[in-house]
Amino acid sequence: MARAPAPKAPKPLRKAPRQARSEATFAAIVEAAAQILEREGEEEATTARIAERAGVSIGTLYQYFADRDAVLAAVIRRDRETVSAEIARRIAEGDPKTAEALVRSIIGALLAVMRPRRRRRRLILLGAAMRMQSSEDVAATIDRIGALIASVAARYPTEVARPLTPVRTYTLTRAVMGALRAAMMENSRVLDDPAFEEELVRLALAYLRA
Amino acid sequence: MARAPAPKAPKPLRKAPRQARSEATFAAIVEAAAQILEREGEEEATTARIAERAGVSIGTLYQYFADRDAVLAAVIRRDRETVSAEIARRIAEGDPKTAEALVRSIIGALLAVMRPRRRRRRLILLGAAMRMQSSEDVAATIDRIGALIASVAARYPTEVARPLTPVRTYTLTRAVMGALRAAMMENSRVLDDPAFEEELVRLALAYLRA
Amino acid sequence: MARAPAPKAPKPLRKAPRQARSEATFAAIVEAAAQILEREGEEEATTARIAERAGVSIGTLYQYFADRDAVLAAVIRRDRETVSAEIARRIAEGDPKTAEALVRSIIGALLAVMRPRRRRRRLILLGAAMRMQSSEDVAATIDRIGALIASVAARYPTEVARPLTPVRTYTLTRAVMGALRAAMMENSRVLDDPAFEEELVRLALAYLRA
Amino acid sequence: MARAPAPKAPKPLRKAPRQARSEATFAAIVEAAAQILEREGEEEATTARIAERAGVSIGTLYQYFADRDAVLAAVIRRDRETVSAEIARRIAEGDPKTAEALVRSIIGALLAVMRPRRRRRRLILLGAAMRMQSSEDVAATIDRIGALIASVAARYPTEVARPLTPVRTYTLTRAVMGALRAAMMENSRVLDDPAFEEELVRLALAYLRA
DNA sequence: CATGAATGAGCTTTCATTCAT
DNA sequence: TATGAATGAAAGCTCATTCAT
Repeated sequence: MARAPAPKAPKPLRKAPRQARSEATFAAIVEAAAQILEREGEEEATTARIAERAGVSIGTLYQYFADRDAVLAAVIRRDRETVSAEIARRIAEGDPKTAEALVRSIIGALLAVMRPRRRRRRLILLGAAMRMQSSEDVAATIDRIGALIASVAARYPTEVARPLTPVRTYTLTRAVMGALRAAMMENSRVLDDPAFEEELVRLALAYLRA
Repeated sequence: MARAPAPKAPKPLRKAPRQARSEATFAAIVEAAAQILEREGEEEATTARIAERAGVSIGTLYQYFADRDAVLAAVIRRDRETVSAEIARRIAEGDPKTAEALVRSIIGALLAVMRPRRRRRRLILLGAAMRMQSSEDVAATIDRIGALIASVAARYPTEVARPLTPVRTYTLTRAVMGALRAAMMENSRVLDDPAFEEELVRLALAYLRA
Repeated sequence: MARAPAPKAPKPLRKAPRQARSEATFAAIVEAAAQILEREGEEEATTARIAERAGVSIGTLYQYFADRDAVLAAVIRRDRETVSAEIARRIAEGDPKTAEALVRSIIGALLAVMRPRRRRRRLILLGAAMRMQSSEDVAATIDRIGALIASVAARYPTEVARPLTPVRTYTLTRAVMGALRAAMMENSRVLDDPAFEEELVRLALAYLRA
Repeated sequence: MARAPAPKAPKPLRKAPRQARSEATFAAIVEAAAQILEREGEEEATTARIAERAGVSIGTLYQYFADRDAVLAAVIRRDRETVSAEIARRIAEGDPKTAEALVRSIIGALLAVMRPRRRRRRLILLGAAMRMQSSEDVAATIDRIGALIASVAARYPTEVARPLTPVRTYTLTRAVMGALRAAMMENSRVLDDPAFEEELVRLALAYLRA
């Protein structure tokens, strides 16, 4: 396996899927890769296996993706987009009016989207993501949540003790995400324990008010 | 590369290194692997390169380790032991008398041992560790710290608002470790910012007192 | 790449290009192939790249050529025809009246047509030509020049010492062409040196008179 | 086949063959490659076929050669060395005392070593050599012969009409080699015709005396 | 006639592992 | 015990070619 030792600049897709058939093929490949990654691990996600499960030939796979990593990158991207959209949807739906309500919304949303993506998949996707320069992307995603918190918190100054400096926002977002990530990685039972959710909320609020 | 498709049950070492020479060879191999892993990435850590840098033949390597993963596992174990020992040493040295002092000791120790092990290495070791079912070990290590906090906190009940249930300990330890881990992974500048250390302490104390 | 392992009997063209549009398409494909061959080398001359540069689909290419080698063969043929025509034109133009004048005409013409086709292209076309049994064709082309020399030389018997037997004609033509070919292959500076042209003429005349 | 589009800088050998066994393996691979090249053409000379015919595994081949082209380069080098040595041997043996005797020696030697290497092999080796920047090497080899002629001719000034300038030497050597090469490429019967050898000598002498 | 998505045989190369010396 | 030459399964990827639309 001649994979990127140093993080690779992601190659562009071979061809933009234009026609309906193309789009379906593209999606089938991404889905196949996601399934194998999730169920069998990264080592098993060979280009041959992915193509086979997608029901296309290996040549077709390479007509849509420049190389193996491009396929994995597409899976990661799709996953991230799904999660982001879900979080945004839930927050919009809840329309939180206080810092506490916002924190509850976000943490609830995070737990909700992550619960079904237990250990194996996350673990693998994270590992793959790491190899690909993309921890910056991950950070950016988290920072967007941080900005959200900061902006809303600004509207409820009474609930925030000290000003939300960048370092404080960083600490807060990474602490919450880190606890969630650990629970996923360890496939911990706490993921399904309402008390865990409650404690995460308390943690965030206690810190905001400290 | 026929590497662990499904998580492997770790094979036992080929031989327990008894004699002095054996022990030195064993250590040389682990050190060589650690260096390559850290400086050049996992892809470069082939058995041949490891043996070469260790100054032994490939055959000798296989006399000390059952397979390639056994070498990586040894590196991970050595790394973890180093970190644990360092933390214990610092706490004993500081002999903290309050929950706050304890928290400061632990967080200070964690930052101190992690700062020099920036992104590259961590990332790689974590990735390798993941592939090897060993996140249980990681969890165990963190839980030992949790137990430490719980036991010491029990001695200063006035500083802890609500009882330190397992879920609370879990949340606390994973939040702090997660924030640290994220800073490392993102190779964030906050790692060197004293304000970050201060905020981590505040986070822990705020939560304990909440 | 399932290219000619044993020299292939050249497949006939799929269709004789009759109509104007067809002819233009055919020519566009040959021209595209020639350009890629010349500028980027044989490796780059894939059917896909050729079709793309020709502005047709890969399917269309296969409607005009039986296979990839048929395209290359067409390029080689076109190239040879161009060279032959140019030489004939120059000789007719000069209307040489002595053996020396004829030799000068031919050598001047050869140098003139070859100068712009330096190393890269020649090398590639020759390599491709070799693979295709076609050195017979090359020989035939050269022999035509030989016949030309023999016939004209027959008109100036006083300038030729010994009778121009087939072996002598063979030696003469191959020596001159070989020197030219070498200069091209080595991309030698002598190609632009008038002294080289003069020496080739001397070589031919000295041999004819010996 | 991802072969060198632009001429490649030849990679060094993987390991210098030290031990007797190694040397035998190395030689077996080169010999196997030479045979396949000669009998079946370059397309058939895949790494797998070469290793198979050499009676070693594909892995072993790659322990001695950095890549496929390195194997072909070794074949070419071996071939060239064989030819050079043979020519040198024959000249030394004949100990020519006149320019004519020297010319006869050289041309005789060239014909003798080339006769058994007819078309196929030459053709293929030349094609392969071209792809590898090595026409400079070929030129260098020929130039060594040129230098030989020049130096010896300097000793017999009466036999040389005009001074042997670089351009003249170039013209002479390339013309003779070119005629020989053509005969090989075309697999011409003249190769076995003593008259051809005689005419080549005449050509060279006539030119030297012109 | 033109298109281009799909095909898949087959290539080069890597590297963990074995075992005769 | 140490060595390192040899192994070979298996991976990523290319590209000539076909054929349904």
